[in-house]
Amino acid sequence: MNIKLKNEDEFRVQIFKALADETRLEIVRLLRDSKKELSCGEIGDRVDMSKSTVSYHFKTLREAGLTTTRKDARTKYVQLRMETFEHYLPGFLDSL
Amino acid sequence: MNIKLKNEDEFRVQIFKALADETRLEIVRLLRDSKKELSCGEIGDRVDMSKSTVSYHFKTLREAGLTTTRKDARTKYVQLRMETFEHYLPGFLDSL
DNA sequence: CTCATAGTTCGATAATATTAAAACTATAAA
DNA sequence: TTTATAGTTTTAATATTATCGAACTATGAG
Repeated sequence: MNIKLKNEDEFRVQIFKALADETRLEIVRLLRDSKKELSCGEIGDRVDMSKSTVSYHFKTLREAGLTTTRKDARTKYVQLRMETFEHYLPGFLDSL
Repeated sequence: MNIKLKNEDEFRVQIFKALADETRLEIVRLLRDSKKELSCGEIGDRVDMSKSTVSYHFKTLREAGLTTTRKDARTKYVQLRMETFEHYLPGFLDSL
């Protein structure tokens, strides 16, 4: 079945692709600036796009390891995954 | 004529797109590790692709502001543009 | 049970990115 | 002057990405 394990550069490529979009940069900035975790809806309200598109952006960030998600009843809360930023992009969040 | 000036995030997107490719990450690593500047040919030898494709990757990096180029006779020398890395991705080169 | 809310998935489409071959430009060497 | 070298541009094929609407899942409220 040829299980392919990713090398570090494949992770880097996925991370950079995830960050190579203005909407997703804005989402990252909102999360960085928020003291608490934010719901998908709260973020979606600040990003003028269809909810399916916003959901797609969340998935892209999550699959790149840049965010984590917690579900509480109907609401999903998103927050940044700091280990990933620190490991692959140290200093970036401060410069954003 | 509607001259559009880029905001910072547009630059960031262009930079992240430029880095979101394994071949270009490898080029950046070669340049970082080299004490001297490298010619396009020297880099091309280490990257198994057609010369037109390699040239396209150089252009992508250059247009994102990640490299500069100097021409000497027939040869073009490439080197990293450290200001860009320091401004938009401080700490990244060390982590690569 | 029915309805509303929060979010995801699917299918289609348009825009962008990657790749290579072929033709091209500029320069050096014979 | 002819030929070889270093690199770019053009063209075309293919693959990937961003977007939206519609249908879907899960949960809470009345």
